[in-house]
Amino acid sequence: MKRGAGTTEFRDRIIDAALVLFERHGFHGVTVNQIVEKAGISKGGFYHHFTSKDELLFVIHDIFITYVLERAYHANQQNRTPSERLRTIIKDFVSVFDIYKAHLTVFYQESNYLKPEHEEIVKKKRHEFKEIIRSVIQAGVDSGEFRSDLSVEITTMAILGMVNWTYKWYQRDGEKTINEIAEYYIDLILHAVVADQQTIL
Amino acid sequence: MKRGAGTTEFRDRIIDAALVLFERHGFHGVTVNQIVEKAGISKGGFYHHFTSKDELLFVIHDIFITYVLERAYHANQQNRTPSERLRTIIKDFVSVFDIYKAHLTVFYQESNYLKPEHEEIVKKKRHEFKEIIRSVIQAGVDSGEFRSDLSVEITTMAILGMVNWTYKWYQRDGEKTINEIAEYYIDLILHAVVADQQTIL
DNA sequence: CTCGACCGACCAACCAGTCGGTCGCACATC
DNA sequence: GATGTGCGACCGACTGGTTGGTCGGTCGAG
Repeated sequence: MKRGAGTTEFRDRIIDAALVLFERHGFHGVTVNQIVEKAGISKGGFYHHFTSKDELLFVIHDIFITYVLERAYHANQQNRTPSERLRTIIKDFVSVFDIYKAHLTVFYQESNYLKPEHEEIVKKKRHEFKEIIRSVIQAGVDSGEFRSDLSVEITTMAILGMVNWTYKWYQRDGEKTINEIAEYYIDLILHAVVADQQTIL
Repeated sequence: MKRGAGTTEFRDRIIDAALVLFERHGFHGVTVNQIVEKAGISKGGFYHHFTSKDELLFVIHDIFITYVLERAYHANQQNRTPSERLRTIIKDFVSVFDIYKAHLTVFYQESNYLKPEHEEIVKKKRHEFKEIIRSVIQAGVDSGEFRSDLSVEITTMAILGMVNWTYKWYQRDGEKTINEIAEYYIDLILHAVVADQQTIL
């Protein structure tokens, strides 16, 4: 118990320290020594748990995208109509911003510094996530629930952009809570996407 | 004539080379020597025209944001109704993606590596740009043309996010032209934002 | 006695920036 | 119009500081 817990704790200390620093200064703006100091450990300890600084970056990416993908996958299965599914997925994803703000920032800001072998893994999962949203839009168009003149591809990217961009300005102690923001997004998106008749009130 | 033109050409060669490299590898993934080599000049020449690598980063940022701000300012003056103004501003901004793709990528990807004194200048102009969009949304809500239950702040950020995110996936030789994408965005946004009655056809 | 978790002084590579210098053009002087 | 002179554009070998990563070693649990 102690050994296992101790080891995990150690790794987590490194990741937590790195997240705070990467979020503020970027991957290249932070040295291994700074991470190590902030985490209260030694350089040797760092390289005992990670083969390189690059691997640490990958681990941060992977934790985040794996978590998000998992949630989107489940959210997508819990509802029937495309509108409901879209609503749940977005609500769910946006709520991640509160806990994973730092992961997210690093994910969108530093992913082009991933080593090729790491990049590939991340890209794959990222693509899967996008496909989930895409399939919901497609389903909505097919069923006639969404406007028939939508470009599924562009609509997908528009939604993703709108939501993802939140990391650039959202602050936990800001005026709006993350749930309020999520509701606004859902409202905007459904207004934009649902076929004309009378849209949802 | 020759002297002036020659000098400008030299600086532009550096900027062009840097843009291509920064876009692909990021600011810290590119050395001054690589820039210099790609531009076909010497290191001395580089430092004759720029005081530092950081200044080059700033110049790239400033060229872009100054241009965009100028265009948005004019677009905002050419139309009467908020819908028309919003349409023109977005159309205009999105069209910038074709020519300024690299600037834009560097702008959104590397801006947190700007030195404080540079960052401040860029931030100011960036804020001005945002304010233009914000004021249009506000005007639309005030005039009753847009839905009264909109959060002006969140709507502004949602639009910005949707549009800005384009730099992550747009390719000049892709399926959709930048004008088609712009039209789709405008359509989605107006559907989301214009007060219910019968929205535009 | 063994082994794995962890340590920290050390190193080699790299990189932004420097500096002494060259070259040619514009202009002044006779 | 030949000669001298100042200057700005540009060059490239070199350097000082930094940084990711190493390696021989300590220590405590089993």
